[in-house]
Amino acid sequence: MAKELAKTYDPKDIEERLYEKWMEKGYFHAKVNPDKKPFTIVMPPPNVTGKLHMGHALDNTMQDILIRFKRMQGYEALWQPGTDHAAISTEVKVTEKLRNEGIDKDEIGREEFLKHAWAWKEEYGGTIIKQLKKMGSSADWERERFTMDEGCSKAVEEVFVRLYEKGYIYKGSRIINWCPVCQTSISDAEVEHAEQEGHFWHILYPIVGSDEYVEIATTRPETMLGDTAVAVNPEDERYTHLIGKTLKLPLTDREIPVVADAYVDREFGTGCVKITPAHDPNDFEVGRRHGLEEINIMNDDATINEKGGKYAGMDRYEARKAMVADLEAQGLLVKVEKHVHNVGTHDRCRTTVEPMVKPQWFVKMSEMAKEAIKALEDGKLKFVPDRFDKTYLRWLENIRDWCISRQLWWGHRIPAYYCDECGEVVVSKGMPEKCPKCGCTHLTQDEDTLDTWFSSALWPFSTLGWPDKTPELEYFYPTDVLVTGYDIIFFWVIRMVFSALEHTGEVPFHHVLIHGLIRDAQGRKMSKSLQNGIDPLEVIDKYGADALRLTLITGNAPGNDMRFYWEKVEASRNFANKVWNASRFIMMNIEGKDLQTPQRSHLEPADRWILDKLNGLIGEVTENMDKYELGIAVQKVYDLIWDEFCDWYLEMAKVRIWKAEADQGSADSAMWTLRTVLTEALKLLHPFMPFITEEIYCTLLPEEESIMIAPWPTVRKEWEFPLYAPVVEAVKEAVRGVRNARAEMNVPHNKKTNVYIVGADEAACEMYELLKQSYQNFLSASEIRVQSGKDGIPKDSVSIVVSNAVVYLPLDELVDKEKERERLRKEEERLKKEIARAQGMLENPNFVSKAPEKKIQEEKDKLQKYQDMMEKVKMQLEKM
RNA sequence: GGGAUCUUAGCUCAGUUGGGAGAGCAUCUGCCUUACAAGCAGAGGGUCAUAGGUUCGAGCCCUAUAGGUCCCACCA
Repeated sequence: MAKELAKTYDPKDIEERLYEKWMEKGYFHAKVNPDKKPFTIVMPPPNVTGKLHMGHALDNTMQDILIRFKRMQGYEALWQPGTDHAAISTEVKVTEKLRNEGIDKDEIGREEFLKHAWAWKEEYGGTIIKQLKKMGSSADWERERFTMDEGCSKAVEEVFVRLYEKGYIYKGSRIINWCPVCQTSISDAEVEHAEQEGHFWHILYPIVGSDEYVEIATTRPETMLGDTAVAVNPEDERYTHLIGKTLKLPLTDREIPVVADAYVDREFGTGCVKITPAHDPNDFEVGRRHGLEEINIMNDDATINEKGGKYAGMDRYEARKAMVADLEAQGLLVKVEKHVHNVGTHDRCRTTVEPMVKPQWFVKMSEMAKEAIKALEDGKLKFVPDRFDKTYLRWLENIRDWCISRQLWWGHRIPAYYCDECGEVVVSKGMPEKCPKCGCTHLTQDEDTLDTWFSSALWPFSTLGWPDKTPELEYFYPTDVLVTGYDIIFFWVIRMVFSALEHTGEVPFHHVLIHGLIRDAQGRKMSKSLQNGIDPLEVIDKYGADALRLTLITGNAPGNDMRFYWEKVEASRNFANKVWNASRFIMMNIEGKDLQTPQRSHLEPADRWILDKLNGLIGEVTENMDKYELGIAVQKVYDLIWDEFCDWYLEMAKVRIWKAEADQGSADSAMWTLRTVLTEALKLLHPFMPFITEEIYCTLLPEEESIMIAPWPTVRKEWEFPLYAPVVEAVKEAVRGVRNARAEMNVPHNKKTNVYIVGADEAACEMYELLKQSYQNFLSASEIRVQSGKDGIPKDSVSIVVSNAVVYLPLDELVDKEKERERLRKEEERLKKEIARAQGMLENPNFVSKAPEKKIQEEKDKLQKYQDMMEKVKMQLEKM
């Protein structure tokens, strides 16, 4: 450990070294400890193949702040980390890699592919974890988990079997979202709706046994190959006569019925809707109601299959073109309109989703959704900010069954087994030895795997050992807070909540702290395609992890997006530098001194003032942290350190230290106060900027092991000095007045003058006399005289009126009478406004009768003060 | 169509229970004052989107309007 701080702050010199120290000391590790209260956060598991982006950086910084805060407060703080197998994205990446090596996934088969996938995971799985460590993340890496490790897989199997036995998981042929590129089904949550310009084709369907036609309108003519009816609204008089009639389906040799269904909107289109149960979710419902045939006309890659006659083999869009042309040739195309409509796309690959009827596994949602809604309504679960309650509730209220099977290889294979002999379905943990129905010993496991979110839904408890009743589960669960972005409430938060309620009987966490997105400087989402992403590692490399963390937290309210600016990072780094240099100054001065805590009565006004400020800060910051107001909390620490401590207190203390020979006691109490305030402020800052605070803390207090394990500051009675705030504030007012006047008169910094302070009363004189040392450094004064009258003050002086004194600066030849008069007039103007404001309020009978007494007195005091000042300003003006 | 959210200094944003509008950056002026020029001191800059309402008092609460952003939704 360095004995003194390096001359300049360089994060590279300290960050890696300190992180290693923390790891070695095992500070991040949490264990079951009945003597302490637990505090738990589970880390949203990043994709195992992922790279750190700004979203991770923000998410993890927030969690680390909370964990470090609670750890310092004496909780057994567990931050449970891990990674997600990320089914589709990993499978796509591995497939691509293999393709580049000339290997075809389908040729090598499932087993061989999985070997490659695991190898990939081993190779790249550590990357993101290493990057999270660079952020300073104090997660318990000894407990790192993976959604496909043994324990998590066991939990998945357990849950699947339980839900199946309860009837909540079922297999069925229903309409699902199919991605023709990824060649798998996807859930509703993975479909992104995007507005697209399309067309509305009006097509004639001939009525059998008549020369008449029915005109339908469609945005997807190619699906007519799968039409099995045309529907009209039963109350639509225009078409009642058609109900029950049969139509000839053009381009095919099939005939289809006209059915009546209330789903049809009479106002929209022609009022006649073609029904394609196999390729449209609404039509599917209509089809089921009317017992219509479901004709799947597409292959898995969205080309037309053999049911499509001459169009078989064509891509869905080619087929559309060809069919429209044919319809036109047959005179069945009435018109084509432009039409903007919403198209569902796969959120991973942006391919237009094809609704298809396929046998898939589903989770029945109605019952579990009810419980999840209830948990929020009962207050067991709280969103921060609470406006996300609505997002959560609306989604759950409208939830449909969750399609959980995926036609992928990378993931948890569905624990369903089919008897080769009789086809019996057996769902069990592990392959059954024989078919319970026919006794056959040949069974085949379902080929599909589970949606990646099925396993992450169990993350808060599977990582703690569930379904086993481990001590960890007992102690750390339910977890305290989940930190995540609003974009994955549907995917993950909701699914964790209903899974936890179902399987553990408890909410998985009590609070959900929601954050927004980090956008680029223009406010655009950071994306690969725009190439506008900022790499957090680049920021760390240039400015340090502490600066990045501070940037991400400052000025950001929960749930709100924020823009990324390099200037902001620079400002954060500047603050780090400020802290660094102030600390260096303090250490230079107190080096080798044995500073004892001074008696309370020996503390000087400035000491009392800053200790009182610090005390207030401790209370406020702790409260803000408890309310997850991280941005507000860090802003307050920043302001106290820079404005109050560095710009005022430190400058006040200098003179006392310089004149130590004259008054050692005063110098000592100043040095003690400097050290004390710095130490406590560093603790408050530590969760936000862990590295720099650790480096300074350990250098300042060599006997201390780490700031990480230092107790979080608490409000102390002995630091309360409520009477001293106004005293020092009055001095600051005088100092500002002098600085202001000198600046306006263009007095150069090195031009020293005498300063005469005429106190408004005896108490004021005493105060200025007593605090002389504290403020003389600010005034560029050759000599300061505090007096009750105006004896000996040169005529050509600038006079500065403050609330409890008039300060005179004899500036001789420098005084520009005109300028001085102008300055006083400005002051007069300002006071006039203040007086008018206070008078206005006090003359309002409603205010006086209804406002609280305290408020009224405040206004009276102010009025008095301003009137006194006004009087003095007027006197000065008269004399000129 | 439903919902959420935003509109505050030139820019980006804070503003915790309603009680004299804040920060960072940018601009202007003066300073290398023995911790820090990644700094110090000073200055300018705002009818808090608009219109109503509640209140002694509104940036904050309520209603409406305008504009922006986002989410959800089966209108073929």
